Amino acid sequence: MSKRPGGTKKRLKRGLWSPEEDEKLMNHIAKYGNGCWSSVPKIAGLERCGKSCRLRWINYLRPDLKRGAFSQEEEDLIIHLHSILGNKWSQIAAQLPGRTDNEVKNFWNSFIKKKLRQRGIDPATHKPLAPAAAAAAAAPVSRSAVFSEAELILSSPVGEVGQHMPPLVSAESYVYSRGSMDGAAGVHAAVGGCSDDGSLSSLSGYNNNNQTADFAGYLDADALHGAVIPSVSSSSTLNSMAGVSPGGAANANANATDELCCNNNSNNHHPSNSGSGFESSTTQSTSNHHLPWLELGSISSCTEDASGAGAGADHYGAALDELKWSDYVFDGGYQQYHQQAQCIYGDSKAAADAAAAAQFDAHGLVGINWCLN
DNA sequence: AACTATTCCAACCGCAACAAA
DNA sequence: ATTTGTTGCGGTTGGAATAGT
Repeated sequence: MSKRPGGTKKRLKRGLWSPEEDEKLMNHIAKYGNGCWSSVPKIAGLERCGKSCRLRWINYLRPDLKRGAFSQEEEDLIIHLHSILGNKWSQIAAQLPGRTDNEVKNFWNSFIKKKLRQRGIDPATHKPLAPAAAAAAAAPVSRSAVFSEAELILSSPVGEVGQHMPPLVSAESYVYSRGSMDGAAGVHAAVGGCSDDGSLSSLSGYNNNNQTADFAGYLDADALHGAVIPSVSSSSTLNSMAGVSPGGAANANANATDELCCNNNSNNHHPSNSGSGFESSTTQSTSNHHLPWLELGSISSCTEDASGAGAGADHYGAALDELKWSDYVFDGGYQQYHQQAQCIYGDSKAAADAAAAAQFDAHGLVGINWCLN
């Protein structure tokens, strides 16, 4: 699959990765950790550019990737987040454990977009299409999960919304309502920092990486205390996985990751099983709530306690426990690398890399950290 | 069975941001 | 202050898989 002729001096391979190349890359990362991508091809003996290696790792090889179909909850969340964030795929993916920005983007472009149009909703604006266009686009849909805008706004459970969880807002309604909100409004106030480009810019700030902390704040900045559900789309994700957030967030993440480290009883690694991982786990937790992270917000916000950080963190950890991260491991030879889950490190990138290295170390592989340049 | 059209998704590209030299 | 290298992000592309004829 040669997309474009390469003009580099040494012809680099392009297109799909072979199993052999995957193995080389995996072996390299097992040995040195991930990072310093420019040197990876040389050391690993790959005829690829570092960028390609990085992408392959992030989007496909990483052991904590969740594979298989998107669950209804994920779909709902993507739609909602897109209504607020727009095409900020990395930020959206940051709220979807085990999903990459590329995966979310593809899912959006290939599935959700179409579905929204069928429901007469403009995927770009999340507003109803013009009547004629809507009628033309109207078609029976298989399930009720494609929302009208109002449904989008109120995708959290009845009761919880009214009591503890302010209704989620569409980008549009948020923009126009933000001025009237104050701190008491919780989520609304938190969301009030939307930047001009549609991203959320001044939310909790608990995490040293805004793009992941932002929406945690949106969900309920006070309640979540910066606890961010990690994605796999970037190293910043690992930051949050590693518990780099100051204050209460550290505890939250510590609890969460602690749980993760102990959760090794995955019983479903098959990527074709759409019910694995996230979906099945949320099923477990949906006796009370719709979306686990919304649940977190609502639960901890119930405490209304200045020391709620701990409570929120506990809930967060417990909920993450239910997420069964070990389910994200996909089958095949790489599973061996990840039956130990994430561990906790205290510092952003180094932590992320150390975490990655530690995974391999746990299996008797050399856990040397990388990038000594 | 053969061909064509469509869909899905892995991978690539260009750009921006950031850090180090 | 400037240059260089690295990383991350979003948009786009093209091939494989699938559906339709």
